[in-house]
Amino acid sequence: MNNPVKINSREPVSKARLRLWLKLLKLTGALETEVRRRLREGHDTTLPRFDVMAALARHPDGLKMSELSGYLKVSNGNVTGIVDRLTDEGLVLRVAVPHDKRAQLARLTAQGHKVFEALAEQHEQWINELLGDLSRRRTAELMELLESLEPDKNSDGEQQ
Amino acid sequence: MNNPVKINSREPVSKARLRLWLKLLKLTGALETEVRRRLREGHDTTLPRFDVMAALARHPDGLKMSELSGYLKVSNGNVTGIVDRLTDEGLVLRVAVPHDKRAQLARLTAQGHKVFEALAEQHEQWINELLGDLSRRRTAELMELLESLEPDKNSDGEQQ
DNA sequence: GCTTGATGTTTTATGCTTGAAGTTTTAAGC
DNA sequence: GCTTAAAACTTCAAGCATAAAACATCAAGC
Repeated sequence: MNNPVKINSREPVSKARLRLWLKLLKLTGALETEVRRRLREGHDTTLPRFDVMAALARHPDGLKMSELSGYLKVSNGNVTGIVDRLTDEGLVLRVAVPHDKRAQLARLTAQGHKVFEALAEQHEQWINELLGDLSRRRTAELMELLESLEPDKNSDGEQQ
Repeated sequence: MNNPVKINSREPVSKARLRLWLKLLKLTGALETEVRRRLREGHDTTLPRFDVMAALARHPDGLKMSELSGYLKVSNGNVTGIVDRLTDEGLVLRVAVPHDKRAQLARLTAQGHKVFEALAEQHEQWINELLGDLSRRRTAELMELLESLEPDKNSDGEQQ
């Protein structure tokens, strides 16, 4: 089966790339909005909270606030606020670091772990449902195309 | 040239889709962050402002606030705030609608048009640069894959 | 003319996000 | 020991985003 992809050579490639970018934004935005809606309506939480919990779940001994903001690629002050709210809800705990009074570890509580496990399970199901039209082959093809234009290949960003 | 895409059949397809989703989020987010940075540092503006101006540029006679929020798929109250700020900057104007005292049209001012034209030109160049690794063929392939999983094909959302 | 429901917009409360400014603590150089 | 710079974190101001409530206007039906 060879590639029946339509190519309009009259159009400048820059226009094609722009259209692709807008499509990418639109699609990703729509899916993200739907995930946010389900988190809010079904679990009374948000995507940023989920992202923080996911990072902490991967590091049972806890993460320094700065490590957390590094992994999630958001500002320090941002993490402060989200961890504040998760702490109020009893899902996260701040722990002192032995020989450095400046730093603190954020760690999931037992309840936090339990809540996150359920959330992560749901999340995977949602994505599987929302991307359900993609066959295994097309998933792999898309993955390969996306990898080919990753800007910083050597970043050690962690997610979920 | 047939497809040398690696497929791991041992892995459940739901996991592959989840990895794809995370990759998609990461890539789109990184590009978007870069565009926001350039808008801020180079032109002292933001992506939401740009989006509103782009919609208005396509409709020289103006758009009702509710039409604007419909096109951009953001809430009504959100548009109110962004148009407020654009109005303060002299880029947008609110105009009364003849036979409906409830509604208002948002319209670009002459300066708004001028500013947007320059911005749009820059924007296309940025995208062309950031997606520069994609050949015409791969751009078309990616476009086709993304189109195949669009959730709502019959939406009349307009962009840029 | 009045009511009633729909429509168009703004306001409000809350949360996420950033960059910049501020505080405390640590570590290095002297 | 002191100074100074860096590091870790929080606070702040501003903007963006939502949902929900409030307000004004319109259009139909009576």
